[in-house]
Amino acid sequence: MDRPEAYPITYAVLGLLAFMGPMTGYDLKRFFDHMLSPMWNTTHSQIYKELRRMNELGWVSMEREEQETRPDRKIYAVTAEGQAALGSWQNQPPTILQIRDELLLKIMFGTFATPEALASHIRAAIAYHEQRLLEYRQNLHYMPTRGIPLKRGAYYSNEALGNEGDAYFGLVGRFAIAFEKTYIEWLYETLAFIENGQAPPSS
Amino acid sequence: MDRPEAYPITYAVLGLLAFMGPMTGYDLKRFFDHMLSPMWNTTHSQIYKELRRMNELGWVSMEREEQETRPDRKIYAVTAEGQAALGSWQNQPPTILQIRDELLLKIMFGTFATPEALASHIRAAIAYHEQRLLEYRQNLHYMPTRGIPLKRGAYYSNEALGNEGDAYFGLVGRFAIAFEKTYIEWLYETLAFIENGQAPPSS
DNA sequence: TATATCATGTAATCGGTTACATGATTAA
DNA sequence: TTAATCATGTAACCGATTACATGATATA
Repeated sequence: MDRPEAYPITYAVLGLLAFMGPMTGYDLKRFFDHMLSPMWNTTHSQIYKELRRMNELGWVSMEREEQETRPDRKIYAVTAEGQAALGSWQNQPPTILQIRDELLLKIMFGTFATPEALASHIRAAIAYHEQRLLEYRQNLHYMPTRGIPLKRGAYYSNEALGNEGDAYFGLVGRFAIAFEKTYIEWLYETLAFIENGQAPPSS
Repeated sequence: MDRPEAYPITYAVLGLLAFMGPMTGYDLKRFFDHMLSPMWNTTHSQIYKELRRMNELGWVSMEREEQETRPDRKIYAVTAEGQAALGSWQNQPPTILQIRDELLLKIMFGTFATPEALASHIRAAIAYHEQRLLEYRQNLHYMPTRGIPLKRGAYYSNEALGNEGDAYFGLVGRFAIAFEKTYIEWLYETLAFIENGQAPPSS
């Protein structure tokens, strides 16, 4: 039993590179922050590691662009082997989702907390997720378009080529919105229960 | 900056031990599988690791129960220090949730997949999550009761002491159900889109 | 003056998973 | 006869996170 040569994060980087076109690790990190961060966040260290790994596997090629005052830009591009690997990954069944939410854990063992502490955590979570929901709703109107290269400072735009974005990104965006709505609704219910002892309605 | 001496998984084990009363690592694993698995799943190796760590920290005590044909049962109990650590953890703000779902990733980069492969993954996910939803709905009627010791073979029951279970477990159970419903609904929508090219209604 | 941007990496650590290891009893 | 249950662990690996490291330019 050999260990797999790549993992979800590998394919996330590969997929983004294939989707948006050649770019540097630094650019990839920006895309992750603005497009994938809620679904599959990562750090620049990991991106550089994955790029090196994929370069060794022959899944991406690298072209060095020399700069004087800054480190050289290393522009990565997906090779034919990389495209094949991406397609092969798409045929494998995904591993199942594991939610690991520390807030849920704290509420589960709420017997060992003060109601004030719990309420405070929940209020912070509401503020955070309301913000997230807002961002996702705005993002729906600015879907990335395939193969449009990055302009400096711009993350993605829908100003080019038919203006339609990508249907799959839209689907995932819809999931993100639906999830945040459900989560927020539950947070409010839970807060009401903790503050007023109000029993939630039976589902 | 010292690293923290414990992590969510540590407190999950500690909380369960405090909630249900003294038991072995083996018992804890059973509880995880039946009560926490969707929220914070783990393996027996990790539970044994956490128990040893907490024992060194003085958060749990251990009593050995000798057996002849099997390894001795090591029964762990939460100490006063452990209770204090649990309370202190409850006062710290939780880290924010990170969803990492490989299926979402595959759909996001669905341009590089065949519709057949995507549809197949989604159908499998629907089957899985429908099953989960069913289990959560059944579990709502069999909430664990604090401090009731385990009978062999039985995971938990609500047959004792007022029959009311624990309100916090009920809240988390409600979240699990709400999440599964939202996820399943989105899966059906996404499947319809992929199979028929049918556009999802705007939210 | 201080922070953010651009642009690359390395080092260290730890949680989480998988595989390895043992061995008797009981139920299908 | 085969699998599940009971009951404990160790070993190895890797993804993910945090911290360390450099250094110029442009903006607030």
